[in-house]
Amino acid sequence: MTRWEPNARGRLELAAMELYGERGFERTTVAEIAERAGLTERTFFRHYADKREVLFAGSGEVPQLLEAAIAGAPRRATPMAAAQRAVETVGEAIAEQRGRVFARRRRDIIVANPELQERELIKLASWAATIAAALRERGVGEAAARLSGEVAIAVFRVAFATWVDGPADGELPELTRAAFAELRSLSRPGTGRTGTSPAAAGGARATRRGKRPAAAP
Amino acid sequence: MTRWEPNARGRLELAAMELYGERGFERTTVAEIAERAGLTERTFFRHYADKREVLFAGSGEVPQLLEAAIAGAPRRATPMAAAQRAVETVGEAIAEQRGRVFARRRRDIIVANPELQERELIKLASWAATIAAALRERGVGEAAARLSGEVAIAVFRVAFATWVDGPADGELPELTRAAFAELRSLSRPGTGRTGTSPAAAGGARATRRGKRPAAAP
DNA sequence: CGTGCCATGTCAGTTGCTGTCATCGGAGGT
DNA sequence: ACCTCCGATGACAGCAACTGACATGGCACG
Repeated sequence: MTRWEPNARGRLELAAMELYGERGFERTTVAEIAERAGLTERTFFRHYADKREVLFAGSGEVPQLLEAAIAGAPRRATPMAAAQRAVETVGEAIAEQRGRVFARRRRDIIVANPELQERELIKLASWAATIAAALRERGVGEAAARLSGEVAIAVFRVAFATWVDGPADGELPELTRAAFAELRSLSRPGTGRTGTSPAAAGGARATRRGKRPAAAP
Repeated sequence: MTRWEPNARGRLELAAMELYGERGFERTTVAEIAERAGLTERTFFRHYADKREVLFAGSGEVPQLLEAAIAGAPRRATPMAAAQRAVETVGEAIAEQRGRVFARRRRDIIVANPELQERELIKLASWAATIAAALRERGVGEAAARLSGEVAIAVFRVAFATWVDGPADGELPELTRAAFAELRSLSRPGTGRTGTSPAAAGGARATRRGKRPAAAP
């Protein structure tokens, strides 16, 4: 027989997600998580750098996805188009890997706590930096690369929020495309004046099924 | 005579900024800050909610600035144009209030520490949310408002980074305008293909004086 | 069959942050 | 002149997140 129950990390994740959902993030202590997992506090910190990491350990391979997508974009694509492609790919992976209901549970925990929102933001900022670096690698200028990365992530955030609150799985890439289309319409003079309500251009179905609260992480 | 030296808050800020600069943020304890300021640890936390707040207490009135700028934008302006106006206004205020050298010192402290970067990001995210809310107030649709807010802040970040590393004061609003112009060129088909280096459109001087490191906050 | 590895346990310590109560100069009223 | 309340600070105790150092014992590998 083994000395310890297997899958310590998994038990810690399960216990943490449960407790975060039950009592909220702040009001669960690491000692409680460890106890529910049948481990010690010290062991928790051997698997997760801090209390928040449990919610973010899953997205470790995203940077590689972004890099690969940008490296594989057609040579004639604009920087922004390449960045768009990259975040669409990530969206697809997220939607497949964990699914929308998991994303929603996770989102609910995160929006309830500023510390977690900070962690989420720094993750997204690092994705933006990854995109910018990959674009620079292709010869795109500094400012254009950074802008494309930052803006692509900004658009993705909006699309992701819409998706999480939506009713059906598997449409995150489409929502992302729609959000990019809407962004283009926002910069195009002659559309989307302040004061008119739906700024979504025809063809982009960004406003499908009515607006949702779309809590901003 | 008064019971205590006056301006406790100011002394705390001075002591904290000095120590953060000298030893770095993590390696200065609140006890040290309080001691240098001639106060107790407990008093520090009466003035600043946490150790990081010292670096962020100055930007409290920015949301009002953003709201006012958007409320005062011409009725015919696009949402993105209104958002651009707002962040330009903020840039002007920041440049005037503290100046570029202070901004650089502050930036150096922040880029050296992830906790502080998180705090910076959540501040910027709240600005984006403020812009979005102000636009919604004017009848702009949910998605368009969020997109404009997020993207305007993303562009502002890039412009700010360029400004902080640049050589002269007072040009932040111009750099912001240039960054917006470049963003437009990035979405315009036919320019800024991947593989060509300077994507800045003619007239927008976004690439003035050669690229800088532009460390991302 | 021996030996070293590695995941976990144990324990002690630092630090950020909070609650609570005491203290005392100053402002305002009488 | 005296009283009284207020507000800023001090003093102290405590919690919880994290860290470093060392011990332990199955298990893989030679």
